[in-house]
Amino acid sequence: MSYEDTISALADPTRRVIIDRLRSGPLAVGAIADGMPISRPAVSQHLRVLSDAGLLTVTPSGNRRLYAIAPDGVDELRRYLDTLWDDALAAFARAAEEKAKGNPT
Amino acid sequence: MSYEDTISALADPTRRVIIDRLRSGPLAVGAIADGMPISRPAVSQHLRVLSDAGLLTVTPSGNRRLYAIAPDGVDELRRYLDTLWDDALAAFARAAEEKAKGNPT
DNA sequence: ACGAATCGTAAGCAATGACTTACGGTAAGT
DNA sequence: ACTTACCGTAAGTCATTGCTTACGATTCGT
Repeated sequence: MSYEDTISALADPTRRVIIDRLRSGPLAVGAIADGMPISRPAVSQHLRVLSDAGLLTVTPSGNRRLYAIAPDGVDELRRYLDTLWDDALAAFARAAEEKAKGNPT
Repeated sequence: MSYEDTISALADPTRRVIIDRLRSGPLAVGAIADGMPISRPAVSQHLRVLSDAGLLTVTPSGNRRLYAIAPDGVDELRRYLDTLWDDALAAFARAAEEKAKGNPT
């Protein structure tokens, strides 16, 4: 639910592939696992991690379960990176100023 | 150098603490490790990972080495999340439309 | 009602990674 | 010159985690 879980969930390459497959829309587990070099249960475990991190939503549809990307989960990590970005730029500008003051050509 | 390295570098909690300590400006290794529950060599190893991922820059200053956040590295991951965010929103809207069409109250 | 399909979970195993201690190398202080 | 301070690297250990196989539960088709 927090951005920490989100980023650690996205750290795994296989899970990023899963996310990529869901970019165009919701898919069932079988469709996600199809063509992947790992077993279907392994995909299920990854889907579990992604869901727990708030990156995916599940909607049971009869026999199958459709997974879809949850925009809210992505946004949480996005906001963290924005604050990091702002601080990094400010620190960078400050350091450049310090250097210009201490070493005026 | 790619966003994959960036995200896997940020996945570790200790490395995020290091990043947080550098938000206000560059620091030497000793200053970063000070007060941390792990040894200084462990911090050095984390700094190495963060540098390789393009998240930190190093500037040797006499006896010490100053580490600072590299805005470019943060931006790379930010852009990835932006595209993911866009696709997620589009897929979400499309799914909502499908549902409205298939199930008109 | 019965068999097939879809999916989650449990247990066990191998690989990755984070930490410690020990060491070497360079710069600063006296 | 010699000692001290600062830092990176190497080797080894232990926990984490991603994978497979096996199994059980629910739903669809006939």
